[in-house]
Amino acid sequence: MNELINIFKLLSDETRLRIIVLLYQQDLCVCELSGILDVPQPKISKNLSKLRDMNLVQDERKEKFVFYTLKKENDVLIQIITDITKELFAYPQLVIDQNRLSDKEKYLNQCLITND
Amino acid sequence: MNELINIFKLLSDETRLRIIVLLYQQDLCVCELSGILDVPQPKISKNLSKLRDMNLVQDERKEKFVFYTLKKENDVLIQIITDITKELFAYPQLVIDQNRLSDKEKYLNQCLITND
DNA sequence: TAATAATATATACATATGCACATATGAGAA
DNA sequence: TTCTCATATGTGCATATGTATATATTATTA
Repeated sequence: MNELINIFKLLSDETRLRIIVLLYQQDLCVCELSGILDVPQPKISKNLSKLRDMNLVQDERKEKFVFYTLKKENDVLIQIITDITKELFAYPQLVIDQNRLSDKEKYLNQCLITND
Repeated sequence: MNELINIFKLLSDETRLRIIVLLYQQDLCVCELSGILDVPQPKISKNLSKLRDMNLVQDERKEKFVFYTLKKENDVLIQIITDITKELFAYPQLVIDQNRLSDKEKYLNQCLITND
């Protein structure tokens, strides 16, 4: 029951919900997530670490970047995200994120550029 | 999106989740909910009023008692509760509540008796 | 080995949330 | 109208949560 409560708690935060909806579709690194969602990197990192603590995502370094994968083992979570994805059109912010996901390379580049 | 976030917030509280799972099955009054869940009446009332504010339940007085009905209009909420109900066995506390629901008359009586 | 870029963590602050307890309200019965 | 019971609300408190900023860590590259 606590697990269930905790899942709802993590879905109660807009940033985390947006992250999960994106990771449901593909693996992404911190930098890409920060760019796509237009959310500061520390905020992304902190939320990802919460998700990691709850064993809902896995991280894997690929050279400079750390990519996060949504684990598919949690049936309730996956079911909920599937339902949301089906009605994505009902959530304008998620539609925007979706569109920006298509341009993820752009945001990866941006991430590199901004550090000049 | 905020609506979605708010639904998750309300599901993040154990008492509210337990209330909703019961109301999903049948209308109940405050007194019955308090007895079945073994939770103090003010706590039940307060949570029900939150649900009412969010337009997720309706209340109707029948003589002394105020009965609450879960509104079925919110697709996401109903979908989630349906999923949970399907896997009820995975959540011992919900199974206990379920069993006590069968004896709801007992708790309604208790409620009356305790006021002697 | 030093520098850099990506990511993680620490801190301080404001706000939200849940809880217990006391008390108020309001409808029905006497 | 008065009493009683069911329900609702208010208050104070402790804790949790989110945010922004600064700083630390780690791996790669020069």
